[in-house]
Amino acid sequence: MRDYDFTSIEAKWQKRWRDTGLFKVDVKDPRNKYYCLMMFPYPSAALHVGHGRNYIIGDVVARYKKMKGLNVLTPMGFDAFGLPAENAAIKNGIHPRTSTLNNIATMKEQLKAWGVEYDWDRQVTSCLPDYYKWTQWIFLKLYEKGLAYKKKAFVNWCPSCNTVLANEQVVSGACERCDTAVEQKELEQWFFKITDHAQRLLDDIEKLDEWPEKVKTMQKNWIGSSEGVNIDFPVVDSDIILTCFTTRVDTIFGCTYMVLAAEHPRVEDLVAGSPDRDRIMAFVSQVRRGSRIERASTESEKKGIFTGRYVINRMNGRKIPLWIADYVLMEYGTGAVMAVPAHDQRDFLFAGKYGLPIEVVIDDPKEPLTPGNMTEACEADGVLVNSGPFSGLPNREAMEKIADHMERENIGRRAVHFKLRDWLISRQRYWGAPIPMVYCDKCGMLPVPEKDLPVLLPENVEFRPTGESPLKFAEDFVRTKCPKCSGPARREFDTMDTFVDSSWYFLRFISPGLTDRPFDKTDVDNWLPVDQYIGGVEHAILHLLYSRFITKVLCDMGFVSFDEPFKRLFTQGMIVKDGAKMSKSKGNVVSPDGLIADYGADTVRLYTLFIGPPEKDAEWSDKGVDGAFRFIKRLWNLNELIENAPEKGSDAKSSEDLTRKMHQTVKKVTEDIDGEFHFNTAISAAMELVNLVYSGISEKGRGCFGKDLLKTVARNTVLLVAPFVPHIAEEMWEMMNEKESIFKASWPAYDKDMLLADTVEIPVQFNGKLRGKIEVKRGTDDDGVKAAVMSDPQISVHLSGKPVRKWIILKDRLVNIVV
RNA sequence: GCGGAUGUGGCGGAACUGGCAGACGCGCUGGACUUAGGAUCCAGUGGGUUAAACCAUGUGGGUUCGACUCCCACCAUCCGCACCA
Repeated sequence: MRDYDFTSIEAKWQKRWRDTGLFKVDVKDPRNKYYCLMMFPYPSAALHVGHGRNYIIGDVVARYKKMKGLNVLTPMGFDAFGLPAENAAIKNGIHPRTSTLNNIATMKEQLKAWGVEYDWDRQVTSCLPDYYKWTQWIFLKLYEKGLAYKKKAFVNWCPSCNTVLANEQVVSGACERCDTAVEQKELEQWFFKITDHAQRLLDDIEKLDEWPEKVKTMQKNWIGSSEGVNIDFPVVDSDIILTCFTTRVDTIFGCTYMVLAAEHPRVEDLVAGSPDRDRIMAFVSQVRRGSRIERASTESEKKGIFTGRYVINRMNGRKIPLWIADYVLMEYGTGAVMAVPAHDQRDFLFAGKYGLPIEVVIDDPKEPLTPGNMTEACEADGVLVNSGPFSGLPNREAMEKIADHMERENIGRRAVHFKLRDWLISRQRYWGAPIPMVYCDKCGMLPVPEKDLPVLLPENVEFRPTGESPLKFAEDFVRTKCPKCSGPARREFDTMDTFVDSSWYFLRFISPGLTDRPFDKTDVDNWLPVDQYIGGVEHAILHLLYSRFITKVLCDMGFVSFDEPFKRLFTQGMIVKDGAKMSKSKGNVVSPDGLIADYGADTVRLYTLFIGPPEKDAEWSDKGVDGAFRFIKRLWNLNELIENAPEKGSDAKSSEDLTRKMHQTVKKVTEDIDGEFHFNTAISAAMELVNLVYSGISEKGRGCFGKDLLKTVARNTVLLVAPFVPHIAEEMWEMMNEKESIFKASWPAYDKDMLLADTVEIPVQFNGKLRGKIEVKRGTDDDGVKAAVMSDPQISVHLSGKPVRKWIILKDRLVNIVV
């Protein structure tokens, strides 16, 4: 028997899969459709084994579903716009397009070497005009619906990346990419009105019953809805009415002052003419300049300034001072807060610092509070006091009554506020899809007509480390004609956030070649939602939320008929090395190239899957790869084993055991894949089966198995491991005289009646402690079991002299004797 | 601070609805075959003991005939959010 020459065997099958189009589908025939999708990657230099996990998992699922008879669509593409390529261009002068396309070529080779198979005819590359034309089209559709708008706002600015960032891209006040502290800058920017869909994005999470709870919770928290009341406070000696949002309207009678955010639009009007105006505005601009990190820090002491103004609390007619403070955020609620120091910790600290009054309005009748003795705010429930007609009510009940009263008297209105902000999509960078808008001196701002798409990115631009987008200086690009009056006009030179590109790519895979539409509605409706989406949990909020939003918009506009894009989501864990995420800078990257050369792709795949449950992080061990390689060799040598096997087995019982184990293994592997993708235990089950086959070969122990039985077992084993180790499986399948690919064969079935043996070994416990085992016929009744225990000398010694209090007998499973 | 997850041998990890803790693999120990092995095969491998007893699933309690699994309290680590009114 020849050695297992993985290099040539793997090359042979990879070529054959490509030549025969293993995963080619006809989208016009959606019967038994199964859309299996892995998140498409950003084309960075080279993949490491950590990346591989994602693609290998997806490949296993695709191959398994194919063997289950489904019509599997599994495409791949590249999220090819983005900052790194542009930054590299500034450094080394290579055009982002060139480096990106090179990286894509390298990655495709790596994926193929792993034996990860896709329908490459459907490849989408988001940086190419045939794709971004339709990204721009989506922008126009949102603009048409009033869901894309431009406004001047304080935005997150990363001084290192020289661009704005979406809220979702700011992590603890720093840029998610480079960790630089994010600044606030007032700029005119393009937004998508995702907040219009906040409630729906939140409510529909309930529909996603095949998504991980963790991801759903993260999205819920990010959208962050809270219910409360918007209350109007008229400013004394002014026409201005300030509205504040509160979730604790029950504490309204304890409101002793009001606070505005420094960014509040009425600040300037309110302090105009005040003798302290300059001092106040100096404070305001100081707060506005502060970085988000400093401002968000809970540790830092709250700072504020009195405006000299007062507002009226219309519930009791009281005049209360109006302050400006750094702890109030413009981006949440209304940017104005009613302060109740007795019942809100932040207000309590602020009041203490600036000597503002504290008034208790919710009390525990058993332990009344005295404002002077309080060391912290009391945020607990209780009964209202000092609250006019509402005194004496439990506070939860009072909330409703007061809200009703306010709505009747037009003092306030019930309201829901979200943490979710509109999605800031403009980027001051070159390597992205240009925003298809034109500014004409005469006609104003206009969208580029659909027929003029794509707005092409100019190729000949200079990449200079000036911190400004090269597009801005590309005269030929910026200068254009007004689509309405044909007069001189200039183009928008900001590009779109790359998350816009990736928020619809799963639709394009269905109709990758269409030139007159982004996708075909019928086909997309037939194939979507994606049956299985696989990717990293780092996209729990960004990409997965944006994609849900865009899908809902397209659904509302009638372009698609479904409003959630991903039916089932699987988020795999990271592979770490030496306790840290693999990264070039840490120097702990494990490249698949050398491993595949030394052991073959099947071994690398097998180890990657065997390392642990795929949803959890796992530590990579080069040694572990040896174990996988050993299994591959043992699997291969089954060929030789069969050749040398006798025609007839020599021990009927061993043969029965092996047959039973085979059926059990089919059941186990099938259930592990169908369930939570527990490939690690599926593989260990296959190993156990192979181990049992080998145990029949050794001189001692069991007798030898007959040729026919071994053939049956080997055949099933090869089928079971085919999704994990496809190359060796194909080769062995072919050696079994099969003409078609193993992935066209059906997944093996097991026989329920073959799973259980006639006799069972039952553990015998005394007071819950294991003392021995008995072997009885399956189904033996309690008396029979008792008799077996009594007659076993090893076990019955434990009975001597002790009265038995109770027998606990679980049929075929366990005996416990209480003495 | 809030929310979520996870704690099992030297290591990665198994364990059904509460029922033989440590499957499978790595590593390690001994042996066989070898000129040689980082190849292959065989045996062993949680601690403890000549052998038992006994001790072991983060810690401390509880429920139960019986707890990795259920309940209560705590500790540690990781992740997400974080002045959200």
